[in-house]
Amino acid sequence: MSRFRDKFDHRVWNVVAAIPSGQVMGYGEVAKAAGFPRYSRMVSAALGRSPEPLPWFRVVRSNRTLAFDPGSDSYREQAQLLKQEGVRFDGVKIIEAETDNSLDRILWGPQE
DNA sequence: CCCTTGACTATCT
DNA sequence: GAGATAGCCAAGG
Repeated sequence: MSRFRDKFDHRVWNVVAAIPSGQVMGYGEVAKAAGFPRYSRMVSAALGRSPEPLPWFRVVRSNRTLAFDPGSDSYREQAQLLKQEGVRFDGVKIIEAETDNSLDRILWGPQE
């Protein structure tokens, strides 16, 4: 058995389970919070191994886009679940805090 | 042991 | 801003 994977998995699950609704975390952020900096690529594997349902959809890329191929079922599922929690999108980009003060885009939608 | 594979990232062009 | 490139690192063949 893999001690490493067991510990890693559990820590990742704890972190992800603690992400508040309506918020998101990057793979790298989760890894770091779990105590494993540089293990961003392992996070996705850990999510897939979770025996319990996790808010996996709250984990996104560092650039705040979804990790799945746009157009895939998984992508649509994740986007839908997030929107359901009030997360807003600027195209494929997640708007979390109105970091970009483009109120225009929020009112008028993407690009126009 | 070598090679490939990722729900990844940071850094160039 | 889109690509390419190079790190990253456990797992599985």
